[in-house]
Parts: sequence; C-alpha cells; structure tokens
Amino acid sequence: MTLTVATWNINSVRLREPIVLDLLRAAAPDVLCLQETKAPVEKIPTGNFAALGYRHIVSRGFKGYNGVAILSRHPIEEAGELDFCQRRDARHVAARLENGAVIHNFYIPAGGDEPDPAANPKFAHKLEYLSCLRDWFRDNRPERAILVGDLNIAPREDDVWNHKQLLKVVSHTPVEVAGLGAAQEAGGWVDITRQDIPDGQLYSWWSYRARDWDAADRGRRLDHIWASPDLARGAGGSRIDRHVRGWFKPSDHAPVFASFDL
DNA sequence: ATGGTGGGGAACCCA
Repeated sequence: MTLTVATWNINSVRLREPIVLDLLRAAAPDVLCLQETKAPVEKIPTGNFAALGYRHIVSRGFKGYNGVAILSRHPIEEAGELDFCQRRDARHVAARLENGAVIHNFYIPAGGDEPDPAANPKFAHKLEYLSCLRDWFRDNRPERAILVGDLNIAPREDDVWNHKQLLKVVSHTPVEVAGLGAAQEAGGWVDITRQDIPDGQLYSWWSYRARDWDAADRGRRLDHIWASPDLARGAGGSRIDRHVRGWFKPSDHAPVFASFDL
C-alpha cells in the first residue's frame, strides 16, 4: 500500500477545526499528524474528523499549550510515550499501523528568544531535549519508522530566507542545527523532504508578524518528515502546501506531505 | 534596535 502522511502545526485544534477539515477534504492524507493542539484529548473535536473517515486517533495534550495528535483513516494503536526531560508536557505521541510501521509525532521545544543556554532556560531545555532524542534513537534504532513534526529547527542554509541573518536567531543557530543533526544521524533517519526536493529554498512556517507573509516570504522550514532507511527507499511525493498558510484564520505553519510504499 | 501578530484564557503564559 501507499501511505500518505502529513504533518501540520495547527496552533489550537479547536480554533482550527474548520481548516483541518478543509485540508482532510482537499488533500486526504492517510495520516495527519498535528502539533500544538492546545487541548486535552477529550476536547479534540473528533466527530467531524471521524465523519470524513479519520476514525482513529492517538493524542497527548492538556489545556493551554503544546499537545500532539495523530489522525488516521487506518487502524492505529498507541506505540509508546517519549517524555524527554520528564516534564509530562505532551510533545510526543506515536502510532503503530497494523502492518507494523510506527509513526512518531514530535513537537520539539521552540527555545525562547535568546540563544544562550546559560541565560535562557527555554533554550537549555531545547538543547537537552535534542540530546535525549539523540540518545534514545542511538539506543533504539528505528526500523519501518517515520518521524514527523514541528522540530522547530531549520537545518539547512536553504531552509531559511536569509542564512547569515538567522545564524543568531533561535531555530537556525549552529548549536541547534548540530543537535538536530546528531539526533538524525544517531537514528539513521533520512530527511524525506530533502531527499525528494534536494535543491532550492523550502519553508513551512511564516511569522504572523509580517505585514504580508507571502510577499515578504521570510520563511523557515521548521516542519519535517524523516524515515528509517528501509522506508526511505520507497518514499516520494514530498510537498509543502504553502497556499494553506493563506487560508482564512490560518496557522502560521503550512502542512508538509510525503508518501511511503509500505 | 525595536516591535510587529496570534492562541489560551482572563493576567500573563506560550509561539
């Protein structure tokens, strides 16, 4: 079978329910991974998702911030919780499909404004989280696995609108890029988006604060789809649906897609 | 150098 996966930080699943439904109708991925649901599991509006065929959900979340969910048209079961830094802060959920493939959905800490772990506890937390991610996948090598999410890091020069200008901006600093790279390498993860689209500027996030996000185009690629090498060989069809950033009452992120031959 | 805009939820927290 071909499995199409999408990842999208929707910045409140309750406020964004209409455009989540629009995306499910328009793009019809098999699996949609959401971040920043900002809701406890029982407050996720599952009824209308189920009506479109997305009857299966695993989620972790609470009131106010963070929160992740996986919606699926195929049966899934929960496949473990990775609570790096032991904060119970709902940054990861995993699902196992009936064919055994596992999908990890992460919301990595944003890290605050100041890229100095000594001065900024949020940045220290982000770096610690990346170390835990690296150690976990070093000790638990993924097979038949997909990792998606808002990783809050744009690793490549062409993943940001201005590499030089963003070197000291959290999300593109060398220490974060190295931390994410170490985690990726420890697991042997393949960046599917860049396997499919190796050249050129590529963004998945544009700030709310720009007067005209589309014209300014000061984007960053913060949202990623990775896979273990066995699944990477049968992956393709990557895209970022930029136009979704322009929908009514949008998220500041656009959804990222990839397809897998399972 | 600064502040710009959102969401959650009722004062500031988060991004």
